[in-house]
Amino acid sequence: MDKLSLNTLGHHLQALRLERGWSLSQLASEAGIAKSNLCRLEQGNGNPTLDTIWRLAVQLNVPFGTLVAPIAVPLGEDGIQVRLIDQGKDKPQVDAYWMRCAPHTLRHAEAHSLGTRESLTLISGWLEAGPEGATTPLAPGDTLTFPADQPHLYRTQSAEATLMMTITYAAKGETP
Amino acid sequence: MDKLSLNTLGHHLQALRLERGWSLSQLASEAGIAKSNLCRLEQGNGNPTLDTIWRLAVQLNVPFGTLVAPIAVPLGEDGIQVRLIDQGKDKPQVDAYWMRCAPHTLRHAEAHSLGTRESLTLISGWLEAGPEGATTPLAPGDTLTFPADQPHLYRTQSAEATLMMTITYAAKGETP
DNA sequence: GGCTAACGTTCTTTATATAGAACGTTCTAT
DNA sequence: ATAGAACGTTCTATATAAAGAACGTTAGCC
Repeated sequence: MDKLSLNTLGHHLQALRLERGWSLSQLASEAGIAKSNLCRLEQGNGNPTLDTIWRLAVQLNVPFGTLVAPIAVPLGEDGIQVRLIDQGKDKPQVDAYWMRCAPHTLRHAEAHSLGTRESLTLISGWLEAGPEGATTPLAPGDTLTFPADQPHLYRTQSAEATLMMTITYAAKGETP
Repeated sequence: MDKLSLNTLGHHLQALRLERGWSLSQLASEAGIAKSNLCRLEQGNGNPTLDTIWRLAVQLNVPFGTLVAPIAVPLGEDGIQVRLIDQGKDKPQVDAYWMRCAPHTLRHAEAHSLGTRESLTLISGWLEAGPEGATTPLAPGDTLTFPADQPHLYRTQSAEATLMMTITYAAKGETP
C-alpha cells in the first residue's frame, strides 16, 4: 500500500471529523482510541489496524468502505472517483460501482461493447447522464437505465453527485 | 471489534481462497505477506493491518469492502445480509445497500413510511421482489423500482441473489 | 496580567502484528 | 521404503501500531 493512499485516508478521515464539528481529542476518546493514534492517521502516516478503522467507522457512522474507499480509483484526470462494490458471477456479467462526480464535471465515456447497459441511481446531488444527445437529469433517488454501447456522458453542475452504477455486459461477456 | 467479526473475516477469507483453488502458502506469497500471518487471520485471531487487508483484497481481486463486509449486518434471522454502502445527504434521503439473499429465502418486509420507494438492481443469481401480490422476477442486470410504503417481499429460489438496493425516503424524511 | 481548559502534536513505553524459521503431516515419485 | 515437495500450523524474533504522558499553543475568564 502506497503513501498516497494513506494520505488520502488521512484527509478523508479529517474531513469526516470536521464535517461533524468534532475535535480530534473528542473523536479519539469516543471511538476509544488514543488521540496520538488518530493524529498519526490523519497526518497520513501509519497503517491502522482493522480494529482501529472499525471503531472510527462506527463512531463517524459511515459505512466501512467509505473510510478506506478514497484509496480506490480516481478515474482518469477529472473529478471522478469510482469504487468497485461487487462483481456478479453469472451471465450476463454485472459490475456494481459506487461513483462520485465533482461539481462542474463533464465526462465523456466511450462506447462499451455491443449490448452493454448501464443503470444509475442517484444517491445525492444532481446529475445529468445518458447517451450523448439523449441525456436525462437525475434527482436523488432517481434511476436511469440506458444502452452504453454508444458514447455517453455524465455531467454535474454546481453540486457534486454520488451514485450507484451497475454495468451489465452483453451475454457474450467481452469487456471493451 | 468483537471476536465473532474476526471469525467471520477468517472464514470469508478462506472461502475466497478456496474458491480460487489456491493454497494458503500460495496466496500468502503472492500477496507478499507471511503465511503465518495469513494462517492466523483465517483462524479468526488477529487484527490485520490495513496494509495486509489491502494486499489480500488486491490479490483475491475482490473489492475492499467484500473482505471486511461480512462483518456487517446479518439482517434478522433469515439468510439475508445487508451492507450499507452510502447515505445521501440531500432531500429526499437515499440509502444505498448491498444485499445478499441465501437460496430458498422468503423475506416479508413491512411497509416503510409513506412515499418511500425502493430500487433494486440484481448483480447475480435470481430474485423475485416487489409489493406483495405484484412481484417481478429479476435476472442479473435487471432493475426494478417499486413503492415500498406497503408490505413487500424478496424471494429467492435455488440460487442465491446479490443485488444493490437503494431506498428513497419520502421528502419529509421520517424513517419507519 | 495570570489561570484554566482544550486543542493538536510529539515524545516514550508497551502491546502486538508481522516475518521467518522450524515443525509434523500428507502426498507423489523414484 | 524412502526422498522430496508442498501443505497448514506453531514457534521465535523483530518491527511497529497503539496507549499514555508531556509538550507548546491558543482561547476564554476572573
